[in-house]
Amino acid sequence: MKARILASARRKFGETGYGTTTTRMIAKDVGIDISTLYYHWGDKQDLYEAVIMDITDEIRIQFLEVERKVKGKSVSIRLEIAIDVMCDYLFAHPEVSNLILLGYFSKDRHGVTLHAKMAEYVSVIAVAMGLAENKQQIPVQAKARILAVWNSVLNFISGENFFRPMMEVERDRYAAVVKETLKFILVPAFSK
Amino acid sequence: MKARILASARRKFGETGYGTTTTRMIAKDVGIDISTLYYHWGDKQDLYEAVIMDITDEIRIQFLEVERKVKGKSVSIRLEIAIDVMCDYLFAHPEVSNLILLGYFSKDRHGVTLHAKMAEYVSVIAVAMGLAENKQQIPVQAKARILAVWNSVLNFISGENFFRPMMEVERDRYAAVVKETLKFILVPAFSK
DNA sequence: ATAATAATCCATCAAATGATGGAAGCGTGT
DNA sequence: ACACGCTTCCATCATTTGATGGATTATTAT
Repeated sequence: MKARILASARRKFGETGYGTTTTRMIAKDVGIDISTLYYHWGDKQDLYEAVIMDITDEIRIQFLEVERKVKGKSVSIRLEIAIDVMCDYLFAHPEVSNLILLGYFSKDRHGVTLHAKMAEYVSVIAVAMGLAENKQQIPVQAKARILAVWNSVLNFISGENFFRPMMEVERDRYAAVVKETLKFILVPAFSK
Repeated sequence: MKARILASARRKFGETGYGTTTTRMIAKDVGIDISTLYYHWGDKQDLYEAVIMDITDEIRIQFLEVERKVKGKSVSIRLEIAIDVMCDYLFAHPEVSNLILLGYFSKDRHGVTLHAKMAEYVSVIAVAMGLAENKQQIPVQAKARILAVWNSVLNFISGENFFRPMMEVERDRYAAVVKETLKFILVPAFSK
């Protein structure tokens, strides 16, 4: 039950963000009383942080997957693999993308876990992509470039309801165009 | 007074989004009673839509500015100009970037105005950037590429509180690095 | 100066929300 | 059968929120 609540919370927080999502929405989604939710997870903030930890760990696993797959490949191939893996993952879990983007706005401590971990991930990727030698000493430019890549993926996922009608395509086609576009934009920059 | 309320609403909605921002916050920010706010602007939804129309029009003006400046220039120069103008504008008005990104999530009719106008702008830009001949018939790839450019700018603005500590730089330096990074990523793709 | 109009504030309402206490149900070991 | 702990639900509370009616003040026109 605790896991079922977490899964629903993840979806709901991803749809409407922390402030707008109510504990009643989540409980209703699971099909239980709100007291049961509070019994398992303490207050709303605790539940939210559990959600953030959940997706943070998933993202870490995806990054490890990418790292494993790109070993020994050229930079352009590395990028293409990274784009494919991350797009597949995020299209299958759009709430992850939403939660990350929503985290950009929060000035309070919502999702502070994610912020800390992301900084670590960015450094690891910078080294894996050959933008820096030492994980302890990453140039700002390298960090900015990694973030630019990461960001450009996120918006296409979170903005699907916005962009897809604009492009007048079905979901599968949309996913394909997104991958193609990201490769078109990102590969030339890093493989000159 | 009506204008002062709109200005505060714009800032507050940009900080915390539609659902989390209360009419009391906005009224307090202006220094008036909430009844005065309701007297001038009707309900919360009306005020929000006025804010969206306000920024939508500002964005249109910025795009026109870009279009005017890029006339006759090469594609790489066009892109650099577009990046500079849009970054300067958005860094000066970060709430605009926030409101656009927040609009990506809303499944209800919040900011429907913006969605409609953005589709129009994207087509105009696609033609101005030489990605399409006819404004009525834009290939999906062209639309996707314009959106990718646009998106990559937005996140750096909205995510400043998140990214800047990660890069350990001051505000001016951050803005410079963002411009530099965007040019590094975007220019090669479009000027092959 | 006075009447009419516009603008502002105070008090208040109904609904929604985060949260809790206590009763009732359920399973397990003895 | 019974006691004990774990889980779930019902009822309820204080606070917040969007919104409004009515009194009060400021402004404008005649």
